[in-house]
Amino acid sequence: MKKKVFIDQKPLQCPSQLRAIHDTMDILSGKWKITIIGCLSFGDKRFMDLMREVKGIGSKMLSKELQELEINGLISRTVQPTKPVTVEYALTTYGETLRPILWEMADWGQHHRIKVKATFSGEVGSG
Amino acid sequence: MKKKVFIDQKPLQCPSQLRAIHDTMDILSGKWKITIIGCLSFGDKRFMDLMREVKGIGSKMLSKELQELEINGLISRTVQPTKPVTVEYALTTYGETLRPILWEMADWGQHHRIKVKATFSGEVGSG
DNA sequence: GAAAGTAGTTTCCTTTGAGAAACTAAGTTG
DNA sequence: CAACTTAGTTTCTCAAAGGAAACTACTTTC
Repeated sequence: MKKKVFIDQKPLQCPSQLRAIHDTMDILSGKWKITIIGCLSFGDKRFMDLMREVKGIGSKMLSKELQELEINGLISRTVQPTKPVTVEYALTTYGETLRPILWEMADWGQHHRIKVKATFSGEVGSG
Repeated sequence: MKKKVFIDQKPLQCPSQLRAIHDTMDILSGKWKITIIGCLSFGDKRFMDLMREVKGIGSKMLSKELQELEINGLISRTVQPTKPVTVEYALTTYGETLRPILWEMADWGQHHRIKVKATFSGEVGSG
């Protein structure tokens, strides 16, 4: 019986690798995290800026997602001594280390969308 | 005001890129999908093999996760004409295209774990 | 002192995800 | 025909995720 080894690399499932993938997934999971990171990759933003730019989010979820991103060191939260106080959120250098993952996912997702479209238009009542 | 541009690359948030990332996340989300993919990257498996190897999963979730992976073309399901019938699940060539993403995530997650450990042991009661 | 803007928090509610256990269905062995 | 195996499905239940709206707290403007 042949062994599938993910092309020419070692398979996953060494438990530490799977655990690491799950850690990463947990950090990026949540309905708005990716969008917020994308939004902050454009430039620093205040709470109300994010409320306006992240379409559909409510203040509770924005607050919660920002807290989780900050806890994981992906974004920074800086209270500005303006009047009234404003809070500036920014992607940290550490947050930027997610870039390779995000680009791989964007790439795969784009190909997948094309593939799904092709699959559905290619099926001519065969199933 | 300086613009954060994710090091030297264009920022994300072109809506199509964010959508693509979310598509990918959706496909990989679910408590057991990563583990199942990892398990199948070792070699083809039958339903009961997966039940035994994926510690803690129940038949309902295994069945559901396998269906979703199959719908997205990541795994194949083959009924073998044995007696009693057995069903063999295998990672498809398309499923293997996830490899770059999974390795990036494993890599990042491993570094993150190290970083978190360093952060906690390095904080000497500084608040 | 009422209205408006900043940055959230709290409460209440609905939806979704997940698990345990029982059950279906088909074939095999004794 | 009872017990066992494979491959699931169904039901019931609980926990977590998420959303709408109201509310807090502080400050400025009118």
